[in-house]
Amino acid sequence: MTAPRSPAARAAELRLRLEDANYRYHVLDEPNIPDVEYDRLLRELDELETAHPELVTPDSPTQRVGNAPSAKFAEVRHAIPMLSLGNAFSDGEVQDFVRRIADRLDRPLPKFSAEPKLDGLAISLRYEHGAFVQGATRGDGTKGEDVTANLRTVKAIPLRLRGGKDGHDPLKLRGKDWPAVLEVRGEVYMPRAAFEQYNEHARLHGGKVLANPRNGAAGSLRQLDPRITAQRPLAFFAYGVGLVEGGELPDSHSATLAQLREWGFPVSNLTEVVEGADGLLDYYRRIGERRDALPFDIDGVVYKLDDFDDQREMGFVSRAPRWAIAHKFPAQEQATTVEAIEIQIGRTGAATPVARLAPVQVAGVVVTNATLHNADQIARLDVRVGDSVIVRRAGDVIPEVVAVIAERRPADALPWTMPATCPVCGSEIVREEGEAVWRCSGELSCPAQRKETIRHFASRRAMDIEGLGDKYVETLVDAGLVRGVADLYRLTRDQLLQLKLVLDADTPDALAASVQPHLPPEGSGAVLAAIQRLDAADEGWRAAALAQSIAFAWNPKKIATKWADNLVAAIDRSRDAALERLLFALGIQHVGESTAKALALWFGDLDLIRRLPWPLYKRVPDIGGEVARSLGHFFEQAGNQQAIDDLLTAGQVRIRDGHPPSAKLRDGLHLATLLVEAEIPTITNLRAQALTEVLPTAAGIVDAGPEAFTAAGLPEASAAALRDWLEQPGHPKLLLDGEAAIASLLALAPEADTAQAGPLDGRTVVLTGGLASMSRDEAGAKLEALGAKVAGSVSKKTHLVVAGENAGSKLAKAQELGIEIWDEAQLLAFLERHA
DNA sequence: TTTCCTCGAGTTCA
DNA sequence: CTCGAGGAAA
Repeated sequence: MTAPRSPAARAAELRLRLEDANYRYHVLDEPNIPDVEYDRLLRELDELETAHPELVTPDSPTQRVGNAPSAKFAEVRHAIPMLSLGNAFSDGEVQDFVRRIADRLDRPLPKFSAEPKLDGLAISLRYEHGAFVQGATRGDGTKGEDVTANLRTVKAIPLRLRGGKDGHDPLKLRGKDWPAVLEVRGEVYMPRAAFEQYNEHARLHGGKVLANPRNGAAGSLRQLDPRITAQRPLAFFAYGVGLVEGGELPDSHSATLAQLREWGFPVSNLTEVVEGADGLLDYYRRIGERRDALPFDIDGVVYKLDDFDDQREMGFVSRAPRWAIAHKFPAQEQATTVEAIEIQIGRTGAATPVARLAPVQVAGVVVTNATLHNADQIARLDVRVGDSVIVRRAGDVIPEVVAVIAERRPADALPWTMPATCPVCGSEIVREEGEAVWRCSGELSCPAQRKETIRHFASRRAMDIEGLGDKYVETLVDAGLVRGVADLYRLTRDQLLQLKLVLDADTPDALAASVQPHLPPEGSGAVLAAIQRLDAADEGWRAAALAQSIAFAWNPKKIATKWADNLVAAIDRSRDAALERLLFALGIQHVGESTAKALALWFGDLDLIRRLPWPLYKRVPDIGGEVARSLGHFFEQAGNQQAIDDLLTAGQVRIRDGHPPSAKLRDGLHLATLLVEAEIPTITNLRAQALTEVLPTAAGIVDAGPEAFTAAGLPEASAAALRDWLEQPGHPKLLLDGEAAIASLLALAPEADTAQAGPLDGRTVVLTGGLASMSRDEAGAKLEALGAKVAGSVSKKTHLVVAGENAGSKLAKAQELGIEIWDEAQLLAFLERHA
């Protein structure tokens, strides 16, 4: 700084510097000083003003912090009404709009200014002699609310216009003289990143979470306490002017926006001047493509006839201009009502509440269902049946309930609670201590769980029975043809044909109609009567069987059998299964694809796996107590063992790729390990080793008393704990069986692994986006064959990311972490080299 | 014990 | 794709 000056001069200089920094940050998007520097200058100005209160001006940057709350908002009458715009939802409507204008102006290609339509709150800002004096909401267009104090806190809104005629301009700011009175119209909004950040903070500190950026902006502006508004991350874009007195504006909309920008207002840099309907539609498409990537929410684009003379010529219809229109995108959010909250029972019994919604168009599709995740989520949102809610289907595909519109709640709506019993089987619904999910306790006696189990078994990633969709599983189970997975392998072609008839015709009349063409003309009446009778007796299944067998006996060729043939063939194909697929298909809790693969790799053999004492599963990396117990629990059930036997014998399921246990399994595999893995209280690694040196066999330990344990080096309390443990039913057997299993594992496992090193050994690879030459699964399998570990998400431990078409967040994360990234060509070249 | 990373499970619609 | 929770490392 130069020589000391009067406080007044210094204050003026500080204000200019702060205003300039603000302008560069919010309008030009080219910050010229760091945040800390800005804060320092602001603090200096604040101190100066505190020392010399007479220097404080209403447009000083220090006045943005917000003053004491007001009781309510005053009414403001807009000198020039804030108009609403007509809407266009289709190309056709836009073409009509342009045609009307072209006809009236008698010009084929009128010029338009096109800009994004921000999803925020329209406001009007009044400047007198360059100073911001009043800001108002749009209200009904004629009268709004005075929110000046709140708008003052929005840093993107200039408190004083740049340029000007009073000559106090040491920084030589550019700009034209502004009118004596100027009203600027624009949109206050909350940038997405700021919204996320704000909510993150609110969640951590128990504050109020905002439903979406738009509500955030609207709610913030309507705060009676401007100090609260000051904390909200609001921004602003100018898009027009209202009253202008004592000055001139350019003669077109685009030039006016450029002028506003010079005066210090943020103006969207997506604004363009385009010609004719094609120009507009092209603009719409280009903005639409960028929509998700923009830093703020938009709900469409706005087209305005650029030339003001043209605008005047077009005039108005009622309250909307004929020279402008809003072209809306399909809404990403919609309001709808909750018609019911139903419970879905998953494969594991998880009871998931799902909201049945009155159908609404959201982002181009009709949404009728939205998951509510769990009871906690419902409680957090306080969703009730009958509520009006906001549904979103944003960047991701899956609709979610964002918020409840509290004002529209019916008076009699009751808080929702999880039902006590399963809606399908009537078993109790319970929640494990510390878990978020409630589960139906019915297990396989619950038809819902049985169906899900079978569906899972047949799914693509499991046994891959093509053609066995949800509906067929449902009907097969309901008909009693399939009770367990092994029954699938007993299905005959005839049974499937019967099933098909039931599925295709769910009323007796439809059933009769579908078989009639196949029936012998002379017996047709009698057969149809029989079907009706059986159906009336609620024996629809028998009716279908009867109809099918008669029809088929009469006319075997004409009944469509291809579907049944295909399904029988698909079931047959699945008999030849890899061990890991079968393990996954069994649907053991906590055992997904990855765990199933690891089990297959380490133990190699189903007979071994299904009889293993549970602590030994923990020898596999990534399998801990919880998963091991779950495996043990599954194989303990006689029904499950029976089902496996059934699959292998009656079902003729053959397992491919049997191999000996992994050599790595040998490491540290002895009785002491077993004692530790069995999670016996107080038995640590060291103690177990000391113990097994004195008592080297399971039988010895089972028979020994506490004295023997203390003699073997255990502290007294530990010896007692071990004895207690051994008193529990099943525990001695666990030790004895475990010892036997260890012996056989050691006998079966080879001394050293013979697998040779692949080029990607020990490397973690993540695949994202779509590949043209193969599916992600295929690519993953090829990479695994070369020794890579294919993971699902990017982290610090990832070595390589292969990004295909339309890669999303994972690619971004990889770039952020500086991880090596390949495109498809590089992947193919690599696979080629190592084929 | 805390923190980070994976895996499992559940979900919507064309 | 997201959430919750299991597993392992720090």
